[in-house]
Amino acid sequence: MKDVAARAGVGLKTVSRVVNGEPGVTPDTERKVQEAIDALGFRRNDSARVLRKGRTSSVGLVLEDLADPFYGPLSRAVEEVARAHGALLINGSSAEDPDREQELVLALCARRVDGLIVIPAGDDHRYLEPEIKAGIATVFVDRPAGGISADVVLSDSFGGARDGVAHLIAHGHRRIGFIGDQPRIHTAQERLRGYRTAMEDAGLPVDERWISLGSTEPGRVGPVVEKLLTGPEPVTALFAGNNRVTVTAVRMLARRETPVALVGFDDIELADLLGITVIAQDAAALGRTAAERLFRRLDGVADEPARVELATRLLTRGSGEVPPAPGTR
Amino acid sequence: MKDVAARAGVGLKTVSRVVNGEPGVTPDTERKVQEAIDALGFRRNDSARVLRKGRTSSVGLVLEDLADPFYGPLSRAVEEVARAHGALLINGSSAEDPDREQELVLALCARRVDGLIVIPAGDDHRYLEPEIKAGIATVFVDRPAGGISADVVLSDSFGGARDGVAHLIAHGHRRIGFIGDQPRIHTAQERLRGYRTAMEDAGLPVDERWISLGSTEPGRVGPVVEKLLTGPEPVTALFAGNNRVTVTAVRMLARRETPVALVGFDDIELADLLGITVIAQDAAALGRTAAERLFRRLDGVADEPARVELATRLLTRGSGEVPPAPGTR
DNA sequence: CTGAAAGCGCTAACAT
DNA sequence: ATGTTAGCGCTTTCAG
Repeated sequence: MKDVAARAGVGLKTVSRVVNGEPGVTPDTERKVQEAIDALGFRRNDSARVLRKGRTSSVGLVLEDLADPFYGPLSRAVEEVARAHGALLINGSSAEDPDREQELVLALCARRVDGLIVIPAGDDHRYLEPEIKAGIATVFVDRPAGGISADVVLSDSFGGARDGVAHLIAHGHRRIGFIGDQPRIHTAQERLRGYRTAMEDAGLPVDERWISLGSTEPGRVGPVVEKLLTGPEPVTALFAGNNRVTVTAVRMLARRETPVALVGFDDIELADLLGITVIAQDAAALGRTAAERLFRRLDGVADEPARVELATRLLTRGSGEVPPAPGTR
Repeated sequence: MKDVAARAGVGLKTVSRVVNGEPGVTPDTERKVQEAIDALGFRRNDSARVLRKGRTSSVGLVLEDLADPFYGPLSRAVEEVARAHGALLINGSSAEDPDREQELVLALCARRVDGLIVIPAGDDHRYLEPEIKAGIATVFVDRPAGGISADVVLSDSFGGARDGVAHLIAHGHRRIGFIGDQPRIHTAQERLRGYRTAMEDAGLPVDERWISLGSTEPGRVGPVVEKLLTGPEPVTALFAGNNRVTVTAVRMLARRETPVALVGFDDIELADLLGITVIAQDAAALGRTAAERLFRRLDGVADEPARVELATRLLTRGSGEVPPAPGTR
């Protein structure tokens, strides 16, 4: 910038004015400066600007895995809101590892992102307290924060799962399996609670062997499905706790001759063609809502941290409307 | 940092040394400094560090749409490589708009990202020349750069499409439709070239009405599929130029009674269950390869810009092995 | 082993 | 309308 000023024969501040489109420069001077800028290929260094202004115009998004089809749309929705506010988005994947989540979050704080959207992997976020106090607005999505009070935007996991299981019950099922994510994950707990509530509301007993929480790897889920469907009293329907579980369940069920009903949490591309009934949550809406809350905070709105819960939708496509196979009831 | 130094009763530089784990500090002094850091909740401000060091330890990735299942894994792969090199990843979606691509790229350059990975939306990247000259390493992925010489990592679109179409021909098809992306997109051109080559190699004539390039919106692709399959001489097979086209084609074909063969470019989740034959490209490998090239450059390797082409794989699952319906041949 | 001074490139505040 | 000065928070350099 100094070079530009020298070349244009003007003061430093005048260049700054031109670069930032500030008023108070004669068209003639502006032209001279512009020429110097072009000749030198000058481009403002935002690092210096950030240091001076104290704002980076960037927000961080820490999620579990950007390769998961659930998070792509979420991230994109956040990006769109950020863009509307002139901010860039720094993404990071925690790989469901609490330590990595913390490492990422703190790295983003060191960069002084203006705000942070976090899909928690861990359940203790007290490490964020000083950062939030220092002015980094933070919104949690998909799962609540642990140990601190902060904005959080969730899908109604409990209600969605309850409705999905009630749907299976309405189609005549009494023995329903539940396969969910790691028990430490909040949504897994909530969905299981929805399952139990639906069963209880219908006056049905729950055999604990029908319930399995853990990794969503096909290597774990596959054998679980197998086990639930064999033995003297197999389940006649399955509730899959998330998209990855659903995919594995569909693969397993496709190989069997006896039809087994299935409802999955999360929608999946092409699920309509495969006739998979799901509880759909709107990942983009989740991201958009969280981002809007974040920027409201950045704009200085300082009300109490709120908990927003987005409704889910039951999409009936066939797999959830299969009645129990004759003789298994 | 000044505050920490004051509180610990040491010099500024000593604090800096402790924060950065540099040698030359007595354990005792280090402890004092550490205490002050904890007490004050100090966190190094990377903005200032960046300004001084001239390196941001961040790379930018400009792609088309993070919500597209093809780009999620690509972005994640880039992130992993970046992480291994201690860098953060700033993502941006161009929405297939050349102006927005440029805007994003320049914004990232102003932030002084160390490097840039770009999936081009436009076909003229001369605007990047001064930036590259100024030291911002750049690698193009998925499509080549226009007007400048730079590293580029591609999938073998031509070969993949040629093999896919040859596969349909091998199963007896002579009238094959091709539905692709916008003609200005390089991969669309290459895949069409593959189609033409396969037809020519088999000595088959190509009716230009079998070919349709344009938006991949279902609203455009749907009617095109419909049109190709009606009339006196309908095509008996379709080659879909990318994942979105394939999805729409599958939806359309599911409604028909006469079987139509289909091979799609790009793999799709659950395509195995639906029996969709595809030419699969490895999005993660694309991202990883590009990122590795980028960091090699950042490490100072300065060889000639190279063009890397990754092989595709034909995954036969049923839809591509359907023979022409009797009487249509 | 430790610290003081200079300066990265920009902008805010205050002259002129 | 334009220029000057100070300083954002850190690292580099060089001196103790």
